[in-house]
Amino acid sequence: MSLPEDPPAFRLFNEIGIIEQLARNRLERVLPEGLKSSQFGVLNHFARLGGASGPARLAAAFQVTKGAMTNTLQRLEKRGLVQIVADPEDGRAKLVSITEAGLNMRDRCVERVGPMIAELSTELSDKELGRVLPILEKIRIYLDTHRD
Amino acid sequence: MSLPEDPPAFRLFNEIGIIEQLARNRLERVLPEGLKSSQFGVLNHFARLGGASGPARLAAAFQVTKGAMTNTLQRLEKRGLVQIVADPEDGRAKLVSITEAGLNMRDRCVERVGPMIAELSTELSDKELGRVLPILEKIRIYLDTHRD
DNA sequence: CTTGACAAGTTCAACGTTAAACCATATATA
DNA sequence: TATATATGGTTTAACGTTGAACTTGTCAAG
Repeated sequence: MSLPEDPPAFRLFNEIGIIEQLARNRLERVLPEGLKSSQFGVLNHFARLGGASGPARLAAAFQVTKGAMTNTLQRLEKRGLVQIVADPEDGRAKLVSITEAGLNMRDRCVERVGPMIAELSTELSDKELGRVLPILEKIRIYLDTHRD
Repeated sequence: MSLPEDPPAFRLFNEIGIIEQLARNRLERVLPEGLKSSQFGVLNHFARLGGASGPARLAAAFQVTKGAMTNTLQRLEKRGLVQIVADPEDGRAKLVSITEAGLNMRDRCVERVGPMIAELSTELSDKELGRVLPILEKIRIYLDTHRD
């Protein structure tokens, strides 16, 4: 005799919710100087892609409200990890870019996160990861484009 | 020439983070009377499993701090959706159970969430779901048991 | 031009969560 | 029995996010 189970899609979101909480928690415990996962996300974005971008585009990229991104960027700027200047071509816009200190900080973060990732990789094969990632991307894109 | 990509495990948590945000957002937009996903989770738990349970066990089940669960339960109790009584066998403990009103509310929630799930199921086959779920469970269990 | 709609960004209150301190009760150990 | 340790639960401050209101600047249509 088995327990009544939630439908698979339900369980999917349940798992995702719990994993997100646990993962963010672990991440923020190893990040230096109380850096938050949202702030690390922005640093990482610029470290990988370079260039400059406005708060609005960043907010869209991270699926977060403009208000949240304003908060994140202000904290990063106070620490000198990003630079924010007015966009010369658009009076409304601003241009955010990463600083040297930001790049250094990002490297320090990656150093600390690396072992965590490696540790998990012993449990999770690349094959399994390869199976999961495309499906999650599909779900994310679906949710993103069908948002009303 | 390709862009520098994050390692797969990184991308995994990125996707999970974004999906969690989008999914919770959608869920809470269809839930009646401003019910939150955490509150719905508790109602759903009791509707499926029945019985009674204490705040500490619930907090562990949902991977949330005791304080957060206290908050959730207090709000549910104020609405008459759960009942909270002292545990006769343990002077510290309380016993939480769902009420008739809580069951009705839960049914109303499921009614509204159903179409959302169905909609997504057209994009996502059960086969794909079946592939993802066990792996996510593995990740969740790993994170949960290696929490230090 | 001028007007109306839209986009970029900020601010503010409300809310849920965490972490830590705290009280009360159980339970194990000496 | 007495003491120490662990567990159940609540409270508080701090924090990040949302949603909505608001300001400022852009751009196209009249």
